[in-house]
Amino acid sequence: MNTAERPRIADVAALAGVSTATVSRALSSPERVKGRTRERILQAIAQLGYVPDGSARALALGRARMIGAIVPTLDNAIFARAVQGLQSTLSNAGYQLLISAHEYSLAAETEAARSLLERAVDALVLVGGDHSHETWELVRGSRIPVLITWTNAVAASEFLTTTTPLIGFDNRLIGKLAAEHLLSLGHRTFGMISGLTRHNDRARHRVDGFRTALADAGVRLPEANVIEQPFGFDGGRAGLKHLMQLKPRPTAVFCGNDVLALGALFEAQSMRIDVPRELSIVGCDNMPISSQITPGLSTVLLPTYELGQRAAVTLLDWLIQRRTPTDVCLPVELVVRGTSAPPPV
Amino acid sequence: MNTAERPRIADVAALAGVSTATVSRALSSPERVKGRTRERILQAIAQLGYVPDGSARALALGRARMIGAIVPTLDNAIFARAVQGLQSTLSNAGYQLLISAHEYSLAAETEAARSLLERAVDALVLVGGDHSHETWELVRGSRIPVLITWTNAVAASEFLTTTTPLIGFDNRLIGKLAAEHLLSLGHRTFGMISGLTRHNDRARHRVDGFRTALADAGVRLPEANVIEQPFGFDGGRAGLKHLMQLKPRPTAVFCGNDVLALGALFEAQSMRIDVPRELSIVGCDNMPISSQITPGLSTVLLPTYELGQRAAVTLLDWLIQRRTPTDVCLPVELVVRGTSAPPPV
DNA sequence: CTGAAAGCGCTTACAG
DNA sequence: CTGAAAGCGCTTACAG
Repeated sequence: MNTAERPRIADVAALAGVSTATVSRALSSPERVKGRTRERILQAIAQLGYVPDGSARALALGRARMIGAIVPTLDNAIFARAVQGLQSTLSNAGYQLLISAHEYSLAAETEAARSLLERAVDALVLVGGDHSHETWELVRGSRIPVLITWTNAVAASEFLTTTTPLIGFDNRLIGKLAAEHLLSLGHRTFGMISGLTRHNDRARHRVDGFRTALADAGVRLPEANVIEQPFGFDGGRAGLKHLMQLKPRPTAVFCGNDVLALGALFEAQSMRIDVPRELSIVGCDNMPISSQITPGLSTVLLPTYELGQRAAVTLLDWLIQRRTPTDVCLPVELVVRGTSAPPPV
Repeated sequence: MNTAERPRIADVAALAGVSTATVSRALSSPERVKGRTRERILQAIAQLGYVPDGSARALALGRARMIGAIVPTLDNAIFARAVQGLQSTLSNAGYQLLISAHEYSLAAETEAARSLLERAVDALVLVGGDHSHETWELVRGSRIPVLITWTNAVAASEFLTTTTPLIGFDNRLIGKLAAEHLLSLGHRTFGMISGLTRHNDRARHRVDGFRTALADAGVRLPEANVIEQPFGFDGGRAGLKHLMQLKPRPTAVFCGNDVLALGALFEAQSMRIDVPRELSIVGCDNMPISSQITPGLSTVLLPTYELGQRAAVTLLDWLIQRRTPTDVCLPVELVVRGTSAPPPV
C-alpha cells in the first residue's frame, strides 16, 4: 500500500511466514496446502494487494494463457461480433485475447503474426485461408495451435505443408443459396457486388458459388456483371451504379456482405429504383440493422457470434485437454425479407 | 526446422558462434555489434526461424509491450472503431493490445482488470468514470499508468484517491448541443431515450446536459419524459413507444446514442409517425449508417477513432518518454440531417 | 504439508 | 566489440 514497488511473491511469503513455494501452491493447488497456512497466505495477499506477475508465470509454465487473433478489421460489426464471442468465452476460462487487425493487407498480417508470436501466445486464430508464405512459415515455426476461421477449405498448396483445423462457413453454399432463391423468384439477369477477392478466399468462394449455381440453372453470369468493391457503404453504392448501367440491366443483385448490400439499397433509393419491385437485393451476414430497415434486407444468416464461441471452445479443448480438433462447418441459412421479390413483368 | 522444439536464443548463439549476450544485443541495439557478427547472427535467426520469447523478455525488462483495454462491448460500432484506432496506433509502435469487454457489469470489469494485470500489461485503458471500488484498488495497486476515456470528469470521491488522466468527451455538452438545436427549431415538448445510467456516467451526463440546457431556456423535462433503455435497436423502439404515449406528446426526442436513435426512427416508421414532420429525432455518435439512411439522422458527431488514436499516443508518450499526460477533451459537433425539423404547427 | 534450489529464456551491467 | 554471470519473478520436482 505504502511502498513504491509492487509486491512480489517473496513479500507475501515473508508476511505469511512461509516459503515462496508454499505461496505458489496456495494459489495454484490450494488443496495441497494446510487450511491454516492457506488462510494466512490469502490474508497476506489481500493485505499487500498482491497480483502475480504473468510474465514470470508464463516463463516458468511455458504458457501464458493468452490467445492471439488477427482479423481483417474490427470496424465491421460481423468481425466485432465474432471477436466478442471469442473473447467472452476465452475470458470465462481464464484466457486473455490479444487482438490485431490487418485491414486486408497480407504484409500487415505477417507483422501482426510475428508480434503476437513474440508475446508468446498459446494459440493463434486467423480469418480465411489466404495468407502470405511468411505467415505460414512463422506459424509453423512457432509450433503453437492455429485455427483458421470463416472458411471451410484452404488451398491445397498450403494444405500440403500445414494441416490446421477449420471452423467456418461454406462460402460457396452462401452464393448458391442466394442464386437459388433469386432463380426461384423468376430472375434471369443477375449482378453481383463482391468484396475485393484478392487475398480473400471467402469473397472468391461466394462469387464462385453464386456463378456456379446460376450456370447449373443454365444462366450465365458475365464477368462485367460481377463488380468488386471495398467493403463499405460507398462500395455498395458504386457497385450498384455500375450494375444499373449494364444492358440488359440485372433485376437481381447478390452482394458479398450486408454492408455492400445496404450500400446498394441506399443507392437504389437515391436513384429512385424501387426495391424490390424493379430490383431485388440479397446480402450476406444478417447484421442487426438488416432486419430493422425498410424494406428489410434478404440475406444469408451467418452465425458469427457462434463462430467466435466455437473457436474459443475448440482452442481451449486443444490446449487444455489436448483434444485434437476436427473441422467444423457452421450452418448458414437464407433469410427472406422485403428486398427480394419476383422480377418486373 | 526439423527439431520438435522451438529454437531459443542459445541455439542462435551456438549456430552463429557467439554468446547469447551478443545475440540479444544484435536484436535490441544492433549498432553495438560488429557488422560481420551481426550478419552471422541474423543469418542464424533466419535459418532457425527464431522468434524471441516475450515472457522471458518481459520478465527481464520489466515491461511486456502490451496494453490492456476494457470496453463495455465490441458489439457496438462506436467502441469497435475506437478499439481499432487504439490497436492500429499501438501496433505501429510495437505494442500489442489485450482486449476485454464487460457488458456493462462492474463486477465483470473488475475480473477483467485483474486478469489483464496478471498478464503484466504495461498500461490500462478504461471507459468512463464509473468503476467498482475493487477495480480502483487493483489499478492503484498495480502502479501502472491508467487512462480513462470517453468522459471528461471522474466523480470526486474517486478522484481524491486516484488521479488519472482523461481522454474523452464533454458528455454534458453533447446533451446541451442537442437541446439547443431542438429549441432553436421551436420545439417545447421533449423526450429523451437514454442508455441505462446505472454505472454509466456518460449516459448520466448526457441526460444532465440535455435537461439543464432545456431548463436554461425555461423548459422543464419531467422524469417521465426520460426513459432508460438498454443500448440496442429494441431499446430505441421501446423507448419511443413509451414517449409517444405521453400527453402532451413530445415533438422532439434526443437519444443517448445512434443505435437508440435509429431504433426510435424505425419504430416511428412502424407507427407511421412522420419523421421529421411530426417528430424530430437527434442521436449521438454519428455512426456511418446514420448518414446513409433516409431520412438521415441528425446527431452529435463523436470522433471515436481519434479517441482511440489519442489514447494510444498518450499512453506511448507516457510509457516511453515518461511524459506526464494532460487531460484531453475532444471536440464534438452537431450534424443536422433529415430527422430534425421545426415542430408541427 | 513445507522448503531449498534449480530452471524457465531472456537482458544488461560489469569486465576484459 | 564480446562474454560470463547475475537477475527478472515465478513453478515444481525432489527431499524431508
